[in-house]
Amino acid sequence: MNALVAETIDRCRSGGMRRTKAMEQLLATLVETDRPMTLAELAESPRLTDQCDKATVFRLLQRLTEKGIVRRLGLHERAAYFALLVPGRHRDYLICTECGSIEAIKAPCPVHELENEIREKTGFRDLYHELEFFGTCPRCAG
Amino acid sequence: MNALVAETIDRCRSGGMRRTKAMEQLLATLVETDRPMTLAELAESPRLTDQCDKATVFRLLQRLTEKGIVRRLGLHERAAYFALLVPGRHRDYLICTECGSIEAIKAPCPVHELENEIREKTGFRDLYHELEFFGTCPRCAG
DNA sequence: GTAATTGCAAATACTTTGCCACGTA
DNA sequence: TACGTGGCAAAGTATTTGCAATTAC
Repeated sequence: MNALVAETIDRCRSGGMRRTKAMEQLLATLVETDRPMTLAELAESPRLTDQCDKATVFRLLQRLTEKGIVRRLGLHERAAYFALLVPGRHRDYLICTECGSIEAIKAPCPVHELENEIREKTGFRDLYHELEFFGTCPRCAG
Repeated sequence: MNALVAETIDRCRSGGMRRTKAMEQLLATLVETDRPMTLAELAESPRLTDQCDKATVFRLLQRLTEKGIVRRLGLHERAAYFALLVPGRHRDYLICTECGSIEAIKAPCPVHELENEIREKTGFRDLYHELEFFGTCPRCAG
């Protein structure tokens, strides 16, 4: 099994969650796909379809979100997106407003300083940020 | 009438939209409130409730979004948020994950350089970004 | 007068919950 | 065994559309 999947399962177990087939398949899917996915996408993905109900995937994502294993993102679509959180890794995204494609941005995130500044000035706790770039990808621009 | 509201109405007119009571009240509400609002919030706000149907507000927001007068934001809540776009002005937001409060951040946005870099490297067109900070506000942290 | 806009009601889409059966620890 | 998890079905919330009536220009 993929090392990241195994590590993530460990984090879940440490959080008091039981190791289930649905959990394994869902995390494996998120790791393999390597981009935020919707509940519907996950529930219909090869590893999960026929494997468990959409409600199960929903509640699993809910628990994973509570434990800080995944994060729920609002990316303009009507459906919510869920992304795996990997300790020490931060990701920003580039999204095509035409075809909806989503890719992670390689460049280092330029927001950490401002984030620290905000934390100090406002007294907010557990601060994190979400940064997305939207536009029309070359393919859709034609 | 507020100058920004008047200017914005002009922009709408230039875009081919008709000047209606609903438009005036909606824009005035967005300007006064000065933060992103949901469809439900807008439809139930003092200036719009009893003034027009929620479907009307929905379609109005839809047209304003097409014309680039407002922008639809995905901010984690189930409902979409709509923010007035003012030419030459850019806003990032600070959001409390407990109480849902939303405020604009004063500090200059540190993302423009990266945005230019992405535009050049990826060939994306009409690029813009959305940056939000999430955390627990001092009041909710107790 | 003509085309954009609106209201109302109905249809969608996505999310969330209840309840009991099941599987993991 | 005990409690977290799962399946199925139903309910809830937000969004979107059809169509006839109205209004801005």
